[in-house]
Amino acid sequence: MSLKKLPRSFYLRPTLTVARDLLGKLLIRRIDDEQLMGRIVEVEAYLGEKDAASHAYRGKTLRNEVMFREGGYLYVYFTYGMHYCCNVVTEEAGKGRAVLLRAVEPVEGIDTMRRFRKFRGKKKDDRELTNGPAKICQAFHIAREQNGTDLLSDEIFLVIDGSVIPRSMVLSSRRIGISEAIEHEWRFHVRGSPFASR
DNA sequence: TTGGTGATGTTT
DNA sequence: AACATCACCAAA
Repeated sequence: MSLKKLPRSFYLRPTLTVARDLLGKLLIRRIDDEQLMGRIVEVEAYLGEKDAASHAYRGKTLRNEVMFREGGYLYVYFTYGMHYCCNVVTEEAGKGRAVLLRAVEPVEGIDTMRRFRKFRGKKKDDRELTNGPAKICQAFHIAREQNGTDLLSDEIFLVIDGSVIPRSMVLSSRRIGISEAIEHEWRFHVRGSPFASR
């Protein structure tokens, strides 16, 4: 099956649409001569100034600057003193909207992912490799230096491989770790995927 | 399998 | 003081 890099126009669409369409796409990370690949199974949309749970809610800052670029850039942030999470920026510049990658199914480079995740010698299932936003970043070696990476580059990018997730397989639910008062059903995941978080 | 807690540092 | 989290352990 041929792999086609997602074009800029994919990202320049309404954020909730992009979020749903990201399910089933492949995340590819190239480091030196190695390629890591995972299929996206869970995401969350963050709608900028309309969304009290979004980093962009109070406008542009040093931290969230990348969110205000045009779609197709990677926004990486540091949280809880030790973790990184990564987002795909959406829509046109100035909107501050993005989609958080929450879980992928490991496809290629699994040995390397286990090494990055420090699974060496531990009897852990591959499902625990990338079933959380900070786990993805650890497994794919995504950190501060990758903040602002253009997803049309060859370092980190997304591809479609022909397999499409039917609408009936996409479930929506409340986002994780967001207080009830400001929450919407903007988490999307592939029904029944054993690689989603819980 | 579930729930509680400590780790750890940036942002507001 | 809160935080878009994770790993570990104890309890059931």
